[in-house]
Amino acid sequence: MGTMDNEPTHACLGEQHAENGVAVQLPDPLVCARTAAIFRALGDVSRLSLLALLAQREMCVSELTEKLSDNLPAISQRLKLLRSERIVRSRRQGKHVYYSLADNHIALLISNGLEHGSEEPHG
Amino acid sequence: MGTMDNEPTHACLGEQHAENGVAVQLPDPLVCARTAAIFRALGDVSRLSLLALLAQREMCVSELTEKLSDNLPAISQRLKLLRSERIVRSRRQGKHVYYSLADNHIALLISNGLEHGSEEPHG
DNA sequence: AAAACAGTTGACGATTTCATCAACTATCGT
DNA sequence: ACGATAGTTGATGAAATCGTCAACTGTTTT
Repeated sequence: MGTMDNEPTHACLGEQHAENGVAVQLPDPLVCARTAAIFRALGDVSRLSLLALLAQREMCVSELTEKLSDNLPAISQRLKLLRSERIVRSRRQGKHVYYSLADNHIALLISNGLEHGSEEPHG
Repeated sequence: MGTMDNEPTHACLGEQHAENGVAVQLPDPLVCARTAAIFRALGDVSRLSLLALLAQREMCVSELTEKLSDNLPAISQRLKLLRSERIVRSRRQGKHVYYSLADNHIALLISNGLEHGSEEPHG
């Protein structure tokens, strides 16, 4: 912390971008990979619509199919992917399989995302 | 359209399925589209790593290039996509273009995601 | 004005992702 | 046991995505 002249905005001054203050830390590649996988899973309109329903309450596959006006195998494929990312959990009851969001954290992520998406005017 | 028959085509548990209380509301397709686009943009390891750096502070393209040990056009392409989704904003200063997260909401979304990604053991 | 530096862009090929369909498993009703 | 209902799965083809590279713009320096 010398008594150097401080640039107004941090600078890629003179030669290198010299860490004026705290060093930035590179994100852990494994954490990034895992997180990106989750975001990727949420980043599809049909899957996100499905999750927006599950954010309201637990539902079985056929109800999801009905509400989303889609065919059952399509919904099941999406659920399979979401399950593989531990975004949803399933529970069988008789002939039906009920799905719900895996945890509260995911629920928050989804509702925060939707909130943002509804605020932004889309470009 | 003969006799009015609004029964769902399947009964599930005879009552479970039949809106026990509040009806679920279908998500707005436009909101879903916009939100999914954002999640999709976050759902890539190289972009997310980049954003994890920008979450710490504003940086110019060449600094990002340096920190991420990548080539400049690659970084610039990613930033272009992130800009088109209004996830980052840019500001030119001399020869350099500085990037930062577009708003606080995005910053929270990213840090929440990373937090989740670091908690989960990946299966 | 020219060279050098910082960054952007469009295009192309390689990979990934997505929807669809047929065939499969699982549970219930009779 | 048989058929009907509920859901899963693997394969296939079509579409979107990502990295790379050459060529471009914009800014500073000499």
